[in-house]
Amino acid sequence: MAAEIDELWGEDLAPVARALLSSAVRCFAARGFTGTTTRDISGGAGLSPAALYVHFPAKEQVLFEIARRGHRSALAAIDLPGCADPDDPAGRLRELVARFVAWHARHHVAARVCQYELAGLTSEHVTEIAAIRREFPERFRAVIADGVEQGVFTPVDVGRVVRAVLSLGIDLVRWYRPDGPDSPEQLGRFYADLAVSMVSGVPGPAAG
Amino acid sequence: MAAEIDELWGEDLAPVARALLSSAVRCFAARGFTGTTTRDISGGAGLSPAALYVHFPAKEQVLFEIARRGHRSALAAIDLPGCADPDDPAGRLRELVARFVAWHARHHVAARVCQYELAGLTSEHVTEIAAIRREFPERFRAVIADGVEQGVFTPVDVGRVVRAVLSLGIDLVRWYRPDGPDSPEQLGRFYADLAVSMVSGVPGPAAG
Amino acid sequence: MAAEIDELWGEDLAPVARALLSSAVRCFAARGFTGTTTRDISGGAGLSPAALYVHFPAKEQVLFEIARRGHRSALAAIDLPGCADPDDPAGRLRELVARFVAWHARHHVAARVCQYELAGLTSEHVTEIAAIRREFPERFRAVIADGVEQGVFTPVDVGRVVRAVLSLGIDLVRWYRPDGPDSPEQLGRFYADLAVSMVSGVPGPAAG
Amino acid sequence: MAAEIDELWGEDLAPVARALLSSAVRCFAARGFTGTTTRDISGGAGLSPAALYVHFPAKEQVLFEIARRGHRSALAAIDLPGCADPDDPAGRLRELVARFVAWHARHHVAARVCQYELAGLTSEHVTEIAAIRREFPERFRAVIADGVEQGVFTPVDVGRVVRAVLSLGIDLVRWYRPDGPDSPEQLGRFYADLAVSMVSGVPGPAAG
DNA sequence: TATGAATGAGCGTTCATTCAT
DNA sequence: GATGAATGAACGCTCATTCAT
Repeated sequence: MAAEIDELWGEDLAPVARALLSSAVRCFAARGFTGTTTRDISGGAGLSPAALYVHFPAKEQVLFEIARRGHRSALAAIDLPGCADPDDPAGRLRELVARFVAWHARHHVAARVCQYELAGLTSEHVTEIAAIRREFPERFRAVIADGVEQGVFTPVDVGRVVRAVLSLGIDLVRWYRPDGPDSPEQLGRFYADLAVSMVSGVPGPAAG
Repeated sequence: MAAEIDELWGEDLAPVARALLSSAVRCFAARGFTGTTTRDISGGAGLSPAALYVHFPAKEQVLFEIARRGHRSALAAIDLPGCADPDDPAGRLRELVARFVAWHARHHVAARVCQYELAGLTSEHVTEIAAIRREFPERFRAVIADGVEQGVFTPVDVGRVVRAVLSLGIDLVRWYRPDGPDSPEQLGRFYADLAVSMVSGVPGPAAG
Repeated sequence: MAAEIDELWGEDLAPVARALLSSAVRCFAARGFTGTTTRDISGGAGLSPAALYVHFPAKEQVLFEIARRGHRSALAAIDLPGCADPDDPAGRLRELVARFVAWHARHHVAARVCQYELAGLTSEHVTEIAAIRREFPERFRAVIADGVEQGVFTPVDVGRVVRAVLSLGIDLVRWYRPDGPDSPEQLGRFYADLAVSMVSGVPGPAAG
Repeated sequence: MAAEIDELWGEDLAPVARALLSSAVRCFAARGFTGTTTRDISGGAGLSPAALYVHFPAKEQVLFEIARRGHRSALAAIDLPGCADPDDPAGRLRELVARFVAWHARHHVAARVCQYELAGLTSEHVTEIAAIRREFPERFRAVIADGVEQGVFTPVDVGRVVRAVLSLGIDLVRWYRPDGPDSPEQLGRFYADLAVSMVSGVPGPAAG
């Protein structure tokens, strides 16, 4: 069950450390970072309270590892070599949104931690995660700006549309359930269509 | 500063109780429910730690009051008598989205608590708040289903579109800043256009 | 109900002060001095928390008033002009024990406070109450020593017998219930007989 | 000092847990259950406030352990194989009273907690302790009823006499001091004689 | 006289973390 | 590597008491 969580940790970590991270993800997602005790985490991995400190120097470091590896995994997912024609902005946007959304749906538990629990990080670690996070709007901006430039997309406010598309992908971690009607890929395709519609319609009547 | 928060509390509460709720909103939004101490709340209102308990029986009740009054305020905001022509689904959808988004932007601090901190409630209170929350998708569903039925909107998957529109309005509490480029109303109009475009475009190629 | 408690307070106290003392007696007896809050006391008299301080300067003073008036009442009860023949030590002992026991049974709620809650007093007040308490063994000692001297009683160890008789009268506050089989007077007569038997039998085989 | 307290805890408890129980006994006896703080208990054992919770889940459980082990110890003390001739009710009563009294005198500090602080227990624990407590009057009733039946004792009201004998043994925890004139065994022998005299004298004149 | 609001001190308990084993 | 015991620093909450009204 919930094998998706374990996929996020690399082979560089000891199995026990990976089990602790997986337990922590489940705890943080369910009760939040401050609402989770170190006993919850180690207990969820079948270990004693002190065991956590054999593998991580502090609770905050556990969150940081989750955030770092989670964000890298998401970035890698959207940066996979694409199948779309580079000269087809709509196809590229569709692929990008589908991947972004599918990753968040598949990893909705870990993603909830990555999106909502960063306040538990030290400011140094926030900075480090923020550097990765900046890449996501960048990817969307590139594709959309391309399409607008080529005249394929409506001349939208790129920043606003990027925010909207990101919101669709992120907010689903709040409500997505794997036993619901949509698989991660189905939801990805649906949101991909919505994204394209956002840059295809006639511009709205003087928004702003 | 942050006078929007105080707007949420009715005249039935003593001024000190309102000040405590406002302080609690700021604390919960910044550090989460479990990350906030009762001393934070009372201190934020310029009171001693024990003062909180003169006005509220427990920290959880403070959260509940915020959630209850916050949700009611949001519902009242979208249920205001409309200016849109009842026979114009697009106009009605635009108005509904604009109001929903503008409320969340204007009250982004309190809204963050209403959207992300409900895990701190007792299960009884969760049930009570959930009853109010169910009204929001209902409002969107009614308008969109109407438009689809009348043939004005594309025959979209209503449930999915409702989720997407709600996500746009909700996720903005994560990133909206009042000193950013958009006023609550501007953002509302922009998202209203996006919502209309979601139900107006040609249906995507076999999504799902 | 429990009108016996009200009998203990003199006319010198305002009715509200008497009601507070009665409430305090019930609370202290049920939950102990430290286990009782000032809110319990004032609430039990139908008053607000602050009302207690209109009539008493502190919670400890309430206990002190109870202890002082309670002990004086008990002493007055055994010091009532006697009906027994002064030359009949057995009759005098019987009367003394009967009165002591009956008072403790009738006032078992207040007596529980007087016997078990004195640790809540300041040391000054302990001294003051101890002065009254010394009178009780004194009364018993006088009668028993008299009987022994006159050769009417067995030559018992007076101090030990006094302790035993006091114990009988005091310990009943732990278990006496007014709806039990014995009225205060019946119990008094029974214990009076026991006391007489203690000083009448053949001395035990080398006790001590 | 006060090595008698430590005798009450079995070998099944860790030494630190036993030290905490001993400290708690001293605190509860001196200041009552509600008057004792958990810091008093752990501090009395030379430990930090949090240490108590390594060994006991709550302050109430500490009281319960004391009450359970104390009552069992007292019951075991009177249930020791007897030296008295089974056909000699007076001898058996003497032995029973002597043991009951000596236990309470020797363990007067713990006994004070067992006799006066049970109000601090949860109702479940009260029930559990009450089941043990019922055995004590049962033991006395058996012997006295036996003597009355055999015609060796005066035909007394057995229930009343049992109450009186128990009161002698219990009330001494209120006043007994080990540096007083009587050793626990001396006091036991004296009270044994008193008990026998209670069932040996001529019945009092119409008590009740 | 009576009270609602307020508070400093403290209570039972929890928690992240340490350390000897 | 793993743990049971221990702890300093809180935390949510309560309490005796005060005071303006």
